[in-house]
Amino acid sequence: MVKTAKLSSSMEDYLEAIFNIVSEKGGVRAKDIAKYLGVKAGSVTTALKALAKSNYVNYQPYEVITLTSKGLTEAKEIIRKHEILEDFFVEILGAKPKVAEEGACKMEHVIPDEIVERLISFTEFVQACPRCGSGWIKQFHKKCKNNAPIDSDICQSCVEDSIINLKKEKNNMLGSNTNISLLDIPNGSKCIVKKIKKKASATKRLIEMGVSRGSIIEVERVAPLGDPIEVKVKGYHLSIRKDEAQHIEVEQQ
Amino acid sequence: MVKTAKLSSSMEDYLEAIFNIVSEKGGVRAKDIAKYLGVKAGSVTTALKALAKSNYVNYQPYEVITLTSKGLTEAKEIIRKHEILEDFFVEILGAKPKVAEEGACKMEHVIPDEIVERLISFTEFVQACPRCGSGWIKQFHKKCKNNAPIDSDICQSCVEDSIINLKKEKNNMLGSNTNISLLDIPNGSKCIVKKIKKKASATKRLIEMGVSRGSIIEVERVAPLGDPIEVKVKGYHLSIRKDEAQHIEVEQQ
DNA sequence: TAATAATATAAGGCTTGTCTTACTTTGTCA
DNA sequence: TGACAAAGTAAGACAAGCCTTATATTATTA
Repeated sequence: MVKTAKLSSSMEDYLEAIFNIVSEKGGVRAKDIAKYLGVKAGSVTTALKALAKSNYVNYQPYEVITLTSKGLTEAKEIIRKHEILEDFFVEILGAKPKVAEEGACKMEHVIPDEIVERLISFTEFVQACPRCGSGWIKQFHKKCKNNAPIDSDICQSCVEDSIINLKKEKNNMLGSNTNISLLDIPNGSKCIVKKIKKKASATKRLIEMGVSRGSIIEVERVAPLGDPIEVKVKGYHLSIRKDEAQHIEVEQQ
Repeated sequence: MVKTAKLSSSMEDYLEAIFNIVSEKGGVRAKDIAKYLGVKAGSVTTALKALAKSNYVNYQPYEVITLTSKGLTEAKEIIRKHEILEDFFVEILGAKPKVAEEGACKMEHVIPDEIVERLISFTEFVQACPRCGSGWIKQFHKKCKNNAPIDSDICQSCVEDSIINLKKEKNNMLGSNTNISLLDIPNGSKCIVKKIKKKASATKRLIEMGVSRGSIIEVERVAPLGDPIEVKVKGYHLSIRKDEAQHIEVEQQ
């Protein structure tokens, strides 16, 4: 019924700002948005009215400002793009955090969805493929730093490093390793999915998202009692219950 | 003296259009630009006047339209970004050509310079690092296509493929291979720089650009008598004289 | 030289995104 | 409670960017 034109970059920025401010302090006032984006209060009202018209925010004059479910979805999508770009720039390309942040801010508004998904997969692949291991990308960064060619020294260690990784992976494939689950992964670190054992609702959801052997899961926060745990996977932030996480067999990175 | 504000996306598109049309048919008319960009003739005149004012194009009413050297430099820079993005999307991420083209068109206007350079280096690294070889990226594409995990089969071949590459590279490092130069590379294919033997003017230029062992050179066109040859390196299109190309030792990919 | 094609110009419209100013509402505290 | 400060809003102005249309000018060529 309501045809929704694509949001302008600026409107996307407003949504992103609202989401981030709410995440941080539990609510937003127009003033906060103005400060966050570096604009005047009047501009915020205009933007909010526009966003309310297309049903992205709940906005009534002098009332509490919240995102609608449509707005929430959109905001998360934008932030996801931002994070994916920033991660790729920093972790894979080895760019300086500031440049990565600025670049992501601009590019998040124009990157096509298909490229986002590919970028995710690729980043995962680099981090999970046994041929790379952890040393490979470091070598690239080293090369960048020194503006160095891929010289004999580096390649020598490349050979050894890679062979070790590959042998390890070979053993893993034979199932000889001790099994650890997602529950064993400490806060803030990443792991690679080895097996999803039980088709419980959350794990089902994961499978539908394309999470499988080789996917990367980053544990973001473990609640006081260890339930639920919050993870980032494929660029999405998710909650997984303890009894479900137990059935996700992983390998720590 | 003349402070030049950053061009808008639209103006960059005009420059790009002019360059591409001139490349293709040796000259431009306002009409061609209008057709190329899908706008009306009036818009073109306005844009040309604006570009002439900032000294990007030579424009006099009813006269021949050309890029100034400033405009040429800028146009090449934009096209370089476009190509780099498109190449990365297609060759590394394995995106569909159409999506890659569209994405590059939008992103070329906002990607920071540092990210462009990193992307170039990374693409080269992937294509040159012996740990990857030619099979690695294919594996990623296969995974994407099947939406498959990195399963045992793939990993098995990964192991073998990688070890073969690494051994080959080891031999290369020992200098046991027969030497081939840039001249031996057929039109349209890529090679990896092994050594730049003589510091002639063109090779010097290459070295200043950061081309060294491990860099990728793509041979684009060989003139009838084999001189000069046109190559693409680090995203730049260059001409190299035959007697200079001879001193660039490479390995075919 | 008259018709036609190409180009140029002027005028104007639309959108986006911002700001300012004047005003309203709300919160606080004496 | 009432007055003052802080926060929020409405309305209008403004500028930039980019396009179109209608009309005028110039070039081309039959």
